[in-house]
Amino acid sequence: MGSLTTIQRLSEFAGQSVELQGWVYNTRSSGKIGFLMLRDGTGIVQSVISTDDVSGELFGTFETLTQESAVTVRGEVREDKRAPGGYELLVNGLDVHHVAQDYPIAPKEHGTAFLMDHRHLWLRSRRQHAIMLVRHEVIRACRDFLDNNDFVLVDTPIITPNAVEGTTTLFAIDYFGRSAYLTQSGQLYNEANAIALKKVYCFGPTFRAEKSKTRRHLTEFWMVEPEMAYCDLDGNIEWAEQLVAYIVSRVLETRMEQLDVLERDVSRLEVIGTPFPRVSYTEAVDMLQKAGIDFQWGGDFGGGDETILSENFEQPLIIHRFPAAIKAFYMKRDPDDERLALGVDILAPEGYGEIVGGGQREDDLDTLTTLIKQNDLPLEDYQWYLDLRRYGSVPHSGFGMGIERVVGWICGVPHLRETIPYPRTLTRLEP
RNA sequence: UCCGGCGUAGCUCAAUGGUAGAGCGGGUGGCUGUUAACCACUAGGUUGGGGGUUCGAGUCCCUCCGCCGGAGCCA
Repeated sequence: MGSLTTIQRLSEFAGQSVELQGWVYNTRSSGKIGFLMLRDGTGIVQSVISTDDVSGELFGTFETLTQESAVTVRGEVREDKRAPGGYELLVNGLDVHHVAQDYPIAPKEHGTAFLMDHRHLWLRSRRQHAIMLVRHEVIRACRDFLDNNDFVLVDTPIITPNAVEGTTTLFAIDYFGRSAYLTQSGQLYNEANAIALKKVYCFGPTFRAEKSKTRRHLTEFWMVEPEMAYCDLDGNIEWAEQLVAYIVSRVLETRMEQLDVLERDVSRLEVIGTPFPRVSYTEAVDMLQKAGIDFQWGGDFGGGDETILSENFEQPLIIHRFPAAIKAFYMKRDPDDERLALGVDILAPEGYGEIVGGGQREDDLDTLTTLIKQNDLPLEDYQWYLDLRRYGSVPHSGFGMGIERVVGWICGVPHLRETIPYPRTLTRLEP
């Protein structure tokens, strides 16, 4: 009998007998010759069943197969131009483990609502399979980049006692009779961890109870958040752009096949490299006004504004030094202009929006105490956070990068819900 | 929360206010190289719910529900 292998390794077995374990993606038949598109989770291969080569009994078995039935197939691997992918399997053995009844997703176009209701099955499709592989590579690239640069993974809690920036966008939970929230960022803990371990990152799910109903929003999404002690805004920006560039190069290196399935224009990714263009918030406002947009200094950019700004560049666009009033209280003021905060956003090209947000943190005890009071936040809840400014305070910076937005940009998919296995949105909790 | 769009067979969609249809999927049969194969036959409907106008409503009006994506907010 042939070696047990997977479809992704099939080209190594040309001319040899192999055994594949998988599911029926589709079948076609001309009466005396049958084509079984076999899916095994690693790829899809055309398997040919000809009555010239196999018994009538085996052909009869083939004819009972339905979409997504579970089968083990044995046969000889052959290079053939007529086969999608260039290789096919000449079948001489077929075991049926389970015959699927009325698989809901037909080989045709479906609406997104229907597909999302069947997300647990939709993931088997070629396109979703490709997106999940790119997502895996993006996550692996994040970890490799940070690990190889001496960052330490230090997990931050998902259940938190207090609101970082108010409670309106937080999911409240009952914690044995006390109120608690699902985290919207690991950042405050990250700051403590950075003072303890120099360069750290956390990587986990994040929750936002925003009533956003757009293609760019999920209520549960994954974020990687590096934080560095002894690091200013410029150092922070360099880490962020290097991380983004590394992720793109890794996906291009390892997932060309999947980008091809997604029909992604990879030339838009191949040009990505550091340094990324940098503009200040004030310069960005000028750019918008010159483009004829009625935008006043001091406002925050909307989705449309971001698209207009990023369309001027083929690289991700770094925007830095925002009005302090529109940024979080913990952001350090610009010593050269007190109206500004040392924050940074990175906008992905092609209108995919903000993929990175971060900045240098306020490290002065008195200033931070004042800011907490000015924002009407409960000072007592922030005592541990203020301790970081009492004991060995140093300049430190960090940023968060949204995994789904990066995956969406790299894959070229218009909607974030396809970039996470089981999306949670304002109206979707199942499956 | 506001604005706009949509809701017809399992799915994707048709149907001037006048007999509710097609393709895919399912079933049956045919076909020896198919590429979401093809051909023939076949089963499958409370047109999202309720109310109204009309001789007559899938179609027009009101209302409720659900979904979609845009604003706000954000990664």
